[in-house]
Amino acid sequence: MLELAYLREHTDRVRKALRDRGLPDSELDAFLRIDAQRRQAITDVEGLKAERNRANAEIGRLKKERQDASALMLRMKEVSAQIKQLDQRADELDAQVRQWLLTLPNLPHESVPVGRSPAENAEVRRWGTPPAFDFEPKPHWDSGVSLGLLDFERASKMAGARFVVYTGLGARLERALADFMLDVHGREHGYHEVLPPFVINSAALVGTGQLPRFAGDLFKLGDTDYWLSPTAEVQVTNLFRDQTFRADALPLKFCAWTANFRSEAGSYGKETRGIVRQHQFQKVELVKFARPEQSYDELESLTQDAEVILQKLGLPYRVVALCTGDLGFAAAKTYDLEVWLPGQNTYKEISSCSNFEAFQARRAGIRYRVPGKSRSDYVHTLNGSGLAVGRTWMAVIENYQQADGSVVIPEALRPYMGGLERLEPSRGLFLDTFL
RNA sequence: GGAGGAGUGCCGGAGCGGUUGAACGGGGCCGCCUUGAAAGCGGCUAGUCCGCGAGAGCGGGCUCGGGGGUUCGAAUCCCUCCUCCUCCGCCA
Repeated sequence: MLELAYLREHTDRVRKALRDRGLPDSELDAFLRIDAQRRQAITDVEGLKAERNRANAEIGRLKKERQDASALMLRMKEVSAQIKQLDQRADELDAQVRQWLLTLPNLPHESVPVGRSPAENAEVRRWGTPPAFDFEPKPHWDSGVSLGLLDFERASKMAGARFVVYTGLGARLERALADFMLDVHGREHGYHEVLPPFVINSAALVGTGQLPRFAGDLFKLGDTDYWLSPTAEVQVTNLFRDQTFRADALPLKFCAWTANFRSEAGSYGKETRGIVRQHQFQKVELVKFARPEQSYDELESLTQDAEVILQKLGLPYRVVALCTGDLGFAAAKTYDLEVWLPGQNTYKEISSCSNFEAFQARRAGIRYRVPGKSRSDYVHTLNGSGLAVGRTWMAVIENYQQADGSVVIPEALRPYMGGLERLEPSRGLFLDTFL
């Protein structure tokens, strides 16, 4: 959410930001008119309320002195009726303004490249060398099944398309990756670990920006106010909704392992193979709360913290700065980490690290205060995947595949796999061996 | 799911419907005292919104879990929702 005063005073900058994002700016003027009406209504009703307060004090005084106050009371009855009416009008306008404001995206940071599509994203750096194979590397949806690690058929039996059952060592590898990531971020990078609910309410989703605009991307639980969380960004950021940090406590860093749920509406026929795009996936999320002057440094270090996981696992990747047209709704700036997938001959997003500046903090009411200063200010929030566990899983399977069909387990991961060094090929689905 | 109880400021804890934004205590901060500290004494100690102002600031509105109602006037009365606690049931 943008600041109203900023919107009024820098309408042109907001207009440009919308255009850079490839969005229409036609509603802006109408919005500003409604806002002007709203402020007029507030001024009017507050004048009447001030009058009422003065009269009430007078009535109290008269009663105490046993004098007649009935004339004044009668007049105030009328004033109160007026207040009620005007209040309603002000509330309506305020709701309109707020509703509209909630659908307005963040302003891109000045360092964000202007562009229309992902093609205009800017590659920032590359790490690692894609492994050379003297055979045709397989995509994980082949090897994952032939190694007896994934079972798509059984997942669709109990749930449907875009779900998977990890079986045997496949399940263990998923768990090992998550455990490894949490250990690195917790012990080496200083993040506080939390394990939040996976089911959340709409207020939390409004706070981080998924609602009201993107309800269609989410799973909602029947006729309740419960939703399945699409990312731990929601839970962890909302840990401090409507609260104020001590300035000296910032920057603060949290990490969380969660399951994430996305409806993937509108992605029919896209990336239907393998575990690239699932309705449920596990992710280790990094979230930071920072003071405004720190936040861009913190974005760099957050991105590096995520990169360390890929480096320790020996997975080649590149870092991409998203252009204005590809930038998420709430983000001011985003770096995507894209891991190399030899089986699919492409780089694929495995982490998205963003600075939201005060956009989420204003929605969620997250502030900080400098001791001695009376006025609080909004924090900057940041988050990034550190990393998407399922996508890391497939990157390991594809990058470490051998000619004989086996997969070497990266050394950093072996302590988490009971010392196992290699996943050996089996004959098809693990669970079919019991039939 | 059934039956009770409770939600007030940083914390504890008062509060006959009318100078109560809120007594009192604790904590914190500042000052006095002291070689230093403690004790003692004095003072200060919410946020947010609207308007005016270059700014320091000034004026006003709102806020006693959330929302609604009664009333000239609500922390105080009524309704409703939420959260927490106790007992029963059920469960991991």
